[in-house]
Amino acid sequence: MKKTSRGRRRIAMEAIENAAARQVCFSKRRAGVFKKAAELSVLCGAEIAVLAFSPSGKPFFFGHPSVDSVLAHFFSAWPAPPRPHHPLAGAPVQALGREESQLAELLEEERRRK
Amino acid sequence: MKKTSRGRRRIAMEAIENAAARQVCFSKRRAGVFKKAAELSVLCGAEIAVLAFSPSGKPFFFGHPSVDSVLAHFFSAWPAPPRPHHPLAGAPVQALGREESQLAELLEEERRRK
DNA sequence: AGGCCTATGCTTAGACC
DNA sequence: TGGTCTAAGCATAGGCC
Repeated sequence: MKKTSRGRRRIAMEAIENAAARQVCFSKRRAGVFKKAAELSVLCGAEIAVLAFSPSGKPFFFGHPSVDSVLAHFFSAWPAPPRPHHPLAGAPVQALGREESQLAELLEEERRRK
Repeated sequence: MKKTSRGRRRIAMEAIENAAARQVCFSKRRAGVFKKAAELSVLCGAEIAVLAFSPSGKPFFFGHPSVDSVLAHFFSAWPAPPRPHHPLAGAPVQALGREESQLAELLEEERRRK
């Protein structure tokens, strides 16, 4: 049978010009980064959050125990002036742009899972 | 000469009990995750932020173009009620706990580098 | 955008400094 | 906590679905 792949090839660590290739690379590597972050949290019980925007502007995130809690920990440093515990809490989805409402939905899903 | 290492061994994907080993694992893997995140931003020009707390509570972070900008993008979804552009901006370091002041210093350093 | 597959480059457990 | 070194486990470029 025909050899269909030459296997992994080394690529230069510079911006990928081709938009399609860049998007594919983002998808694969984003998955890799998120997996590594998840493993880190499991193995070491560490709090970690990853927020990323794809080249096309689509938001992705990961958080352990949750994005919310990590950001809260991050912000807890500041003596809270009167503001919601978390800027995302209770925000009206209809007030957001398309990209943002997706994010809000995803965050909602994450909350429900807990 | 004596063989001093048996090389990499597979480990179970579960919490590491030994505190010392857990800390070492965190250090190595944190570096790995941050490197991957950096590569992702370079290759795909993607915005990405990683916030992590070591088992000992020490904060680490990475952001491209900066932690600030990614969080700003993340929060830009919310029609800003009267609050600072970024919760971290201008916070008095002396008001923070030890861990938090370290974080503030590091964020300051990051700002200066730009 | 995410899956599958292969060949191969990269990451990292373990031991020591 | 962060380097160094070795050997072996794992991630991923490229091609196709």
